[in-house]
Amino acid sequence: MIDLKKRNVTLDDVAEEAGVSRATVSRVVNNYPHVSEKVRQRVLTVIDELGYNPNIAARSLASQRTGNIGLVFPNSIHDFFIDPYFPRLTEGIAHACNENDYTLSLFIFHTLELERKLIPRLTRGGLVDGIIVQATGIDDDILIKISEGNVPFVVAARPLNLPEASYIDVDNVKGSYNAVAHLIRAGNKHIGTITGPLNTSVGRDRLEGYRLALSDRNIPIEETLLASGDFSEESGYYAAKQLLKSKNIDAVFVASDTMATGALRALREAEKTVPGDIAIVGYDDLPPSQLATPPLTTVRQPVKRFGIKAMEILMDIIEHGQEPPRQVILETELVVRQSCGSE
Amino acid sequence: MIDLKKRNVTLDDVAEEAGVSRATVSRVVNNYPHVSEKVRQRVLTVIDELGYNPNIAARSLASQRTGNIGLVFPNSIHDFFIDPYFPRLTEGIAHACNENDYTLSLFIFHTLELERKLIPRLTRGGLVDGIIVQATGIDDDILIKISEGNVPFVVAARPLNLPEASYIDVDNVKGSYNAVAHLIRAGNKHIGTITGPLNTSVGRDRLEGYRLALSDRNIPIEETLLASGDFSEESGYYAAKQLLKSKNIDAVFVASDTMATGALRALREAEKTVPGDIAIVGYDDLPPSQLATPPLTTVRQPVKRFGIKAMEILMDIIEHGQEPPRQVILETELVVRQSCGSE
DNA sequence: ACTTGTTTTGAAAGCGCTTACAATTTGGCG
DNA sequence: CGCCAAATTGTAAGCGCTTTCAAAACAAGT
Repeated sequence: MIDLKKRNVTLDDVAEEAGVSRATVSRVVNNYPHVSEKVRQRVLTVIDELGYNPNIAARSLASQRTGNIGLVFPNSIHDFFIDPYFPRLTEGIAHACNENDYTLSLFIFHTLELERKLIPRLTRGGLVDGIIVQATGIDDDILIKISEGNVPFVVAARPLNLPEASYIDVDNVKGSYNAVAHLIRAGNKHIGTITGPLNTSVGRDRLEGYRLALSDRNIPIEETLLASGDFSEESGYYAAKQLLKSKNIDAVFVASDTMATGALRALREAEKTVPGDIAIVGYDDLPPSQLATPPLTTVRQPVKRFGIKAMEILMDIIEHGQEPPRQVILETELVVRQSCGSE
Repeated sequence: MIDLKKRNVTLDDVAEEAGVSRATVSRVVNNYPHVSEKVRQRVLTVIDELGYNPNIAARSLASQRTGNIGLVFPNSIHDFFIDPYFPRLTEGIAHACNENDYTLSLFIFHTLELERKLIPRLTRGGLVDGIIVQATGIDDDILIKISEGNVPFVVAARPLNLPEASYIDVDNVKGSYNAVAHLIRAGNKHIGTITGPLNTSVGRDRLEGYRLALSDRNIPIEETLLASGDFSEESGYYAAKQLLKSKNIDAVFVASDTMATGALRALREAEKTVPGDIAIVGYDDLPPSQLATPPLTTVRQPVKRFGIKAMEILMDIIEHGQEPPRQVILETELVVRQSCGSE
């Protein structure tokens, strides 16, 4: 019997104890074929008895796979854990990793310096088998850097500056189109919008949906009804204040729930009722939204499926190579609650 | 010159190119002494030219260190990314990891089955050098399991069922004591509380602080002014509804901001003004709290320092061994805003 | 120049696993 | 019973790095 105290149990220990070769034990551990049932059982028993756990480093080194996925939040995503969207996304991906026997490493780049330092390691050193990157603005070159490495990656949200990359996204145009269409059907005449940052595809697409919904119905787009934010609560607050200068505004499509929360705060301060004076529709359907006052009508993103799909794509790329790019668009769903006045 | 295209650059490539041995390059890479300045510079130049990055798996295997920290959220923490506290904690720890050249792996155990499967790997397989575990209720045995392995670990929040473990926590008793004392000084006579789950140290200690603050001033504790929650928004909502049955209640100390948000919602529905009819104090000082209506008076936890300190302890244990247990308590700070009526 | 002590460098043995390939066993069938 | 193909098992060569120990280079003191 091998002494468990001094060092961890290795493959060789198991092999010796079971009276087979290392190779056989390895095959059993990795569920490979070509092992007789009798031997497999014996080995499994010994593994259990000895409490064997494969050494990850050794496995990685020998197999050139790490079993590890990196989730990257670029430096330019600064309000990282303020906006509940990112934690939700993280959780979805963590879930998908677990399902597929990958571990998840988190790379939150608080500074540009850190980003510069770690990206090369990520894209080379055999740290991870694949990367999921949160998309950034068109002027951020982190994606370019990552794409120059040879580690498979998939982008969360369509990247404006790397159109040939694999990505996963929701149909932002259609989502906001539907939201605005709903506001129109409810009889609103002067619908404003608070956009996300326009250097991102998410910001642009949601604005595009808004424009399309209006122009499809021959409603002119009034520039004074457009205000832009950066997805933060505060930016929603200030944008709403600005929109309130337009006296005839009766509805606002806000490009994220977090900004919508800020907008609600501004309206409350201005003593406007929602949806009485002004109807509001948000985007994301984050957990706090249904608890807002009033509960927020919003465009639901399938965050969990988003994470699962991201992993599917990534694993596909890991197995079959980067080409051709995988680009997947998920559908959204309008969740109607009180804030738009037509529940 | 070595061909960069086919495979990654290795230590040997650098050694050959620089005309030194592998050992020397290794020493340079790891900043070890006993390398002449001349050689060091030459090697560094070659590293740069070739774009060398050490292979993590090989390094781990040889050095028996992984450079990786595991952050574990047990299965029993089910509202993981709903309560903004956890993301904040995660971010703090991620930050501290970056500072210390560790990578961070996230283990969110969505199911008990997953927990059972991964804990052995975590505590043996050389996956991580150390573990930070979120504390759970007294009836959860995950900490016991982890403590039986031989991987250094530190608990985030004092673990009730493993008193000899190393942990980091805030002074919950004092924090809530101060909060309640503040409410008393402001002239409130019938102060209720919404507690956290009482199978956790956090829940118990915050209740204890409440009790102490009252009894120190000879104020009797009325059982009808105690309601318990589970840190979720909804539980705060229902607990507040229950407390409202006591007609003379004029203030509530809520053991978390998230529950306080729920309580505010209940009060709004009951058309009670805050702080006019009822003063509220929360705990955590999460970002949304200052944007609540009214802005929430709350006990601020130094989340960032919490993460940094957790890493400090863990690194200390990694270097100097598990004994003796390190137990660190951080101070909190009462942040007075409008919700308690004494700004 | 010659020892002696000190600092720098190199040789080589692993770390624990995977995986081609070779060797062996098994089983089917004439 | 013998032969051949197929299935199973073993052998051994790495994967890329760290680290011990020995060798070499250097410096300084006589």
